[in-house]
Amino acid sequence: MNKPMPVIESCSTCPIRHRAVCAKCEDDELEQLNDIKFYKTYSAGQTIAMRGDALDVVASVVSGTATLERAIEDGRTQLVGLLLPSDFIGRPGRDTLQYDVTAVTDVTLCCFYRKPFESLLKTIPHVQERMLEMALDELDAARDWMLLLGRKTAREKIASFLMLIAKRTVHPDGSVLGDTSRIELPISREAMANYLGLTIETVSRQFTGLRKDGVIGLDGNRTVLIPDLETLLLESGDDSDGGVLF
Amino acid sequence: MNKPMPVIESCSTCPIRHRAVCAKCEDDELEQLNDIKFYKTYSAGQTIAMRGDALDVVASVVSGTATLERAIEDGRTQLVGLLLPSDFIGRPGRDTLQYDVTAVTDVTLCCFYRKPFESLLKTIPHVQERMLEMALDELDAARDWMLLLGRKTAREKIASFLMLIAKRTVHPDGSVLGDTSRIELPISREAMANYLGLTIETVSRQFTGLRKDGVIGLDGNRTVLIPDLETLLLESGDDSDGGVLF
DNA sequence: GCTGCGCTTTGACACAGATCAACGGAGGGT
DNA sequence: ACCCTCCGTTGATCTGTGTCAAAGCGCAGC
Repeated sequence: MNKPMPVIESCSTCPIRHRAVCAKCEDDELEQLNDIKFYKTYSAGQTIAMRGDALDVVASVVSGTATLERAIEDGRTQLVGLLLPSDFIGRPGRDTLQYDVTAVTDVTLCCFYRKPFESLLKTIPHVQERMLEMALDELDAARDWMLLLGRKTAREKIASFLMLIAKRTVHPDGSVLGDTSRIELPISREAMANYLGLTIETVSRQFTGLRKDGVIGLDGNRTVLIPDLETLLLESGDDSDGGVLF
Repeated sequence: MNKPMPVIESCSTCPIRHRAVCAKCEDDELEQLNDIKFYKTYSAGQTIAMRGDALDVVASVVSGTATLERAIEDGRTQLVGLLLPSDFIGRPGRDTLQYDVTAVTDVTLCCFYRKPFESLLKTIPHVQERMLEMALDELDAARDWMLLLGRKTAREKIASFLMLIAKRTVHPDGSVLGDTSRIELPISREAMANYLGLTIETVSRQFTGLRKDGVIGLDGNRTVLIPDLETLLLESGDDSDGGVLF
C-alpha cells in the first residue's frame, strides 16, 4: 500500500532536520537529541494516542500524516490540527493529552520521553527557541482556521483547504510551490468534513461544484488538478491577503 | 465611565506580575524588564493596532479587555482572541501584525519595543519559558474554540462563552470561582457574535431562549446571573470534560 | 422633560447546509 | 468472476441560522 519506510540513520540525514524542533540546533546539540530519540511507526488508521492518555512521550512527525481531533459526546468531532512532517505532537509541561491523535497514512515519529526532553529544553536554548516559533506559527494557523470555521461558506472552506495543501505540498523535485497544478489530498472526505466543520455530503457537493465551474479538476478521489492557483485563491475568500504565502 | 486607571509604580506591585510573561522571573530579571517597559493606555473603542502594521512594540494587557480580530473583504469578521489582563500582544520574530487589535474597554498595556525584548528573550530564559507556556495554552484555547465554531449549535456556543467568562472572572473578593452567580460580559452583542461565528440577532435570540428556560437570568444587557453552573455547563456541550477547569 | 442615537430585541421570511436515503464504483478476498 | 465492503456521489427534503425590517429601550445632550 505504501512505499517502504525510509530508514533514518541519524539526525544529520533526517528529512525534517531543518524544519522540526531541532531546526536551529548546532551539531553538538543535535548529538544530545540524537542520544535520547527513538523512532516509532504506525500504520494508516491506527490510533496514536487518545485524549486523557498520560503524555509520557512527545514526538515530531517524520513522515506521513496524522490528525489531531476533539470530540463531544454525541459523536460530533472536529479536527483541530493536521500533523504533517516536521509538526510536533504533545507539549512539555502538561501530563495528559488533550486530543485524539490518529495516523491517517503510515506514520513515522521521532519520539522523546517527555521528562528528559523537558530537561533538554532548559539546557539547549535553540530547541526552546524553535518550539516557541513553531507554537506561535501554529497559533496563527489556528486563528486563520477560526476565521474559516466561523465565517466562510462551504465553497470557500473547500477552496481554502486546497490552498493549504497546495502550499504545504512538497513536489518530487523538491520545490514547494513550483508546479502545484496537481496535489494529493492527504485525508479522506470524512476527515476533510471534520476539519472544515461540514458534512461529507456537503464536501462532496462542493467538490462537484468547483469541478463543474472549472476551478479544479479531479483525477480519482484523492488527486486534485488546479489549472489556475489565482482562481482558487479567489474562491477561498482570502485574496488581498497581503500576499504573504509563507 | 470607568474607575481611574491605577498607577503602577513598579513591576513588584503590578497586578499581572504572576500571570504575564514575567511570571517566572527572578527579581534581577524583573529589573531588566522594568528598565525597558513603558505603559500606554487606550480608551474604549479605540484601535490599538491594525493588520499589516509594523510590529515595533509587543505588550501585555495590564487592565481592561481588547480583541484580536481577522476580517475578510466583504465585511465579515471573526474575533480570534479575547485579550484579558496578563495576555500578550504581538509576537517576537515577526515584523508585521496579523490581526486587528481593538480596545473594548479602557485598556492599559505594559509595552516593550520588540527588538530589545527579543534580545532579552535570549538572555532571560524564564521569559522565553513563560512565553512558550502561554503560547501553548493559547493554542489549546484556540483549538477548543475551533470545536465550538465548527460543531456547536448557537445555544451551545452562547453557553460555552458564558462558561469561559465565568471561569476567567475574578471576583471582588479576589476569589476566582467562588461566586460565579453574577458575571459581567466584557463585550457587546456584536463582539460576541463575531467571537462565536453568529449574527447579533441569533445571539440575542439565544440569550432570550436561555433566560426563558431558566438557565440564566439577565440584569441589564451586560450582567448575567447564573443560578446553577452545572446546568449551564450541560448546555455548553462539553460536560464529561474530564472536569479540569484550569 | 423631550429628542435623537446606538444597542438590543423581536418578527417574518429565505436559504445554505444538514439529514435521510439510495446509488455507483473501486478494490480485495474467495 | 463474483460478491462484499468501504467510500464517495447524488437526490429530496428539512431545519437552524442568516437576512431584512421594524420596534423597544436606555442614555447623553439640549
